[in-house]
Amino acid sequence: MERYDPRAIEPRWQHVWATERTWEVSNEPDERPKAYVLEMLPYPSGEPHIGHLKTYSVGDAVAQFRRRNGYRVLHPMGYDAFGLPAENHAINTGQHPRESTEASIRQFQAQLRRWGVSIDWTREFGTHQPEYYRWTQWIFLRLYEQGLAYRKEAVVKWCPNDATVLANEQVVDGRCERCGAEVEAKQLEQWFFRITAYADRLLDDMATIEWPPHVVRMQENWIGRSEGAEVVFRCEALGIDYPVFTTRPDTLFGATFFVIAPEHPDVLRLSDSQEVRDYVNHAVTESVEERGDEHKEKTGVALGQTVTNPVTGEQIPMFVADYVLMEYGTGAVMAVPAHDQRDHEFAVRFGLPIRRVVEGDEPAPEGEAFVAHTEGERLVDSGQFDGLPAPEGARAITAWLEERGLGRPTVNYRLRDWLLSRQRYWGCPIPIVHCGSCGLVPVPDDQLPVRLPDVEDYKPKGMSPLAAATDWVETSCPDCGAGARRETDTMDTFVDSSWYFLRYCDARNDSAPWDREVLRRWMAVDQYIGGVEHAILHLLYARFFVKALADMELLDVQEPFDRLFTQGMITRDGAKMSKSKGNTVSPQEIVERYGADTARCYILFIGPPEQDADWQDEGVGGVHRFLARLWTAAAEAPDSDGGAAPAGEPGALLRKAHWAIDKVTRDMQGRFAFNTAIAAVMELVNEIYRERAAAPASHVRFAIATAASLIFPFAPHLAAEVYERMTGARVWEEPWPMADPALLVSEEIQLVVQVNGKLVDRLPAPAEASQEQLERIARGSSKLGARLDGKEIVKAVVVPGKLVNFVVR
RNA sequence: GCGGCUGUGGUGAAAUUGGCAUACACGCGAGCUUCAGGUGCUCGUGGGGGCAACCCCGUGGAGGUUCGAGUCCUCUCAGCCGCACCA
Repeated sequence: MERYDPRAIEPRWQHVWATERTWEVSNEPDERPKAYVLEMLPYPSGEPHIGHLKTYSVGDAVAQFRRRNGYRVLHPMGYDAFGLPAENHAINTGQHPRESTEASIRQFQAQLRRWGVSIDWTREFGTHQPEYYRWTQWIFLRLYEQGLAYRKEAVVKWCPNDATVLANEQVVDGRCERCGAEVEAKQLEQWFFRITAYADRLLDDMATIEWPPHVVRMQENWIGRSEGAEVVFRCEALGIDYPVFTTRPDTLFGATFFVIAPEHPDVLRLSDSQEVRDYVNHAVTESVEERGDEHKEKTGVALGQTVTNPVTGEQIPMFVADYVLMEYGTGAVMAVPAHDQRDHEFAVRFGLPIRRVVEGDEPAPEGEAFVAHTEGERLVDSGQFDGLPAPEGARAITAWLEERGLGRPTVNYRLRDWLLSRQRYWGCPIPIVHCGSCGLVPVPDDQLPVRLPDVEDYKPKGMSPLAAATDWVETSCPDCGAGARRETDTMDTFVDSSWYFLRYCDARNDSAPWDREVLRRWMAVDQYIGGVEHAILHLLYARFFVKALADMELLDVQEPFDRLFTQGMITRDGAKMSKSKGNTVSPQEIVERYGADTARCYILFIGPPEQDADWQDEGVGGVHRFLARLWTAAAEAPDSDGGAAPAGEPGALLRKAHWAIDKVTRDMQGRFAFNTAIAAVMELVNEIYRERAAAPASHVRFAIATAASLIFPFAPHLAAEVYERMTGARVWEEPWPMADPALLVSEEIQLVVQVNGKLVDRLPAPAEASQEQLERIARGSSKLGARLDGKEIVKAVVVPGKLVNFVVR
């Protein structure tokens, strides 16, 4: 007796798909609608892990379902190949990052093929290949021309362990996202992308895309738009105007002091006392984590200067304090202790006046800061503005200031410009030359790519290891020809991944990053799939790139990813899998033991794919058993009794098959309910086993073929095998099956009889019965009498086709 | 503190629009098959009570709306995630 043997079946079909290039699509348009299905590209390090298996199982199910529903599907693959782990590995072993990265890429290629993922391999690339990063550099230069890439000196986040600067997005709780080291603040000249110029559009255009609400919220929070006013406070003694940002211009009459950040360039001009110097030195060397602690007591030092409150004309004292951040607003704040918790704490500590200027219907608790807008708040002690409701007061005061040139309405963002330069080796070189006379000079397009040179020593020494590649660094200025030096910083790897989905569309173009017409045919990505950990970094950066490139008329979409699906993590024993915990599951091992079809089905069957799911070894066996049962049913199927179509009276088996078609189709359209879709096919297979002895051969064969057809997006190899045995046809060339509506409804229903909403009885009834008929049938229930217990039926609620509920008193 | 998500059997989880709570699977139990031993097939399996037919209880908790609530509303508890001295 033959047995289900994935080790024989899977390679056979993989071979067919590879030699026939089944999943390749051309860029020529045809009559079919397009669907661009994309999973986030993997970072190649070691072997693929279980999270990759989940991503590609989800993505492939979507891609295959779309194909069989008549779409021309673009489903490509590539590798996010630059990055720190490969470089750190090189520091430890001396192995060139290219070698370890490419070794890992080979593992990914082998596994993805072994999993039977339907990829168009003709479009594959790694972001570390000069043929790719040439265009990363090209895009950088376009952004530079637009003023969207610029260099400036700023206080930046520095990871002492990785010896490089980090983007704000890469600092988590004051620590380096990658290595966990405490981040330091450093004053350095660095490269930035002006993502802040797109803050409003990044915010507004989220209305045009279908993303999970929590990801939208995360981006909104990250961009952090707040509306308010800029108000100018003048320091008469020095003759300097200090603008501040406030969201509460209505509280301006309550501003009783003024605070600037320790990093503010004017601090020492305002006061160079030893006390101030000491305070500033301490504040700037303090770790980001320490300083950010909200429970920390407020500290600060008086500067001995005053500024003028523009509405009261009052001189209010100036302080330097570390609760004011240089990065936000103007690095200075007007302090309103009656209406801001932080200012309140500071005022109490330093004995400063607290003046309430907004009052609500309810009196504020004595001595407490009074922060939030509440119902019925009105301005008090605010001169001509007394009695105005707070929001109106804010507008009126802002208008008053604007007339006198002392302020204006303005908007502030939490979002900072994207710091993209890294003092590391394994990244895309920044195509800029530093010339003594011409300054920053872009490398001309026809000299791209600026190739990453080989170096001896990968160890970072506070500057990029590239600086040691003297032959490479020393060059001539493209403008004046004089001796010049290359930029030695490389780009953040998030730059590489901010446009890769565009390159897939036209991956072999060697005269441009893409052809605009070709891009128009494929973009935007219809379904993007990946982990929620990229909710702000990658997904925000990619949106910014697309908008900037669209503004340069290089492409025709405003958003890269129309629909986003974020999958949950696979955990084990309730914890994230990690080598140190020793709770990892290797997809290779599972595939080896049970086959790719089982591995893919199990990972989708375990639960809703958007949720975290806990891996249970026992569960895999159940899914394997199910696939083996389907295979065995096919092996033992009765010979065809002639016609391809099922003949004779439709019985339970045929009805079940059509029910399964309907159920699986609904579970996969719009939603990603793969777990219940697979359960439906399991039910069909169970029905096949119950009915196969009694049902006509054509019904049995149809049911088996249908089960294979429906399981195809999840278990393509087994599906191809079984479908071919049953029909002689190739399942992937078949359209998605359609349920026969006539077989979805039965003539008889189980009528539910309730008393006061509680189940009493189930009775057979004709599906088409009228309300009156149903009520009559229900009243005939033998179990009703006991429940009535002498009480009276006041009312009967009849839901046709479902139930009768008697209301009894 | 702000925002979001999740609470259903021993376990992972189902439940179109408010209409039979627990589909499917794991685990467990019973039977058949004696096949080799990670087997196959069938049946049972929310809790409590009863010899039984049957009865009572049951979706984190407390209220509410409704003929009827896992589902809607209010409050509340627990766990997880994101943001946070952002003016």
